[in-house]
Amino acid sequence: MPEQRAAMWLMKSEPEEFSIADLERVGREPWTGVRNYQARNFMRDGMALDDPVLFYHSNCATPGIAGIARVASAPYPDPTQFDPDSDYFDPAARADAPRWLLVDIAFVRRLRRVIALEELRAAADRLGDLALLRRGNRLSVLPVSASQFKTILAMEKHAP
DNA sequence: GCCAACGTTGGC
DNA sequence: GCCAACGTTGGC
Repeated sequence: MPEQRAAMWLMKSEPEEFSIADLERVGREPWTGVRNYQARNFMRDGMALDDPVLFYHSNCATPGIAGIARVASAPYPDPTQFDPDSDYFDPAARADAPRWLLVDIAFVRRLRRVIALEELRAAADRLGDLALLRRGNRLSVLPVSASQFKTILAMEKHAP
């Protein structure tokens, strides 16, 4: 039996660093700077071209889902790990054995309104075990099931 | 391999 | 700015 692939994702970004508006402006962005192995593994092993992504704004006044993106490349080495001038430089990374892989993310659309974390918590019974809502979770790349994705997008149409 | 110390994330 | 939660580091 083939292994089940998550197929849909949530990716966090601090809007002061890179917001959904920034993604809309550039159209496509290499998702540099992920330095957590579990998050890397999701990008390296789990993602496929065109997988849908919920674009989440973190560490801001109203944390929540702000837009939709999609996976726009196969995984490849994060170039910032080799750049001594980058905040994400990793002296242990070797060109012939890159430690950090990333994918490109492409803009799809903004949501009509931000679906706040608070609202997602309130809908926890309908969402089931959403990785984002697990206690103490800090992962910046998370799997989302198809039914969770659908439930979240349906929330967009209603007032919070 | 254990685990204390430390650094980071991210909501509040 | 606070601090809980968690991942990583490094001495032993």
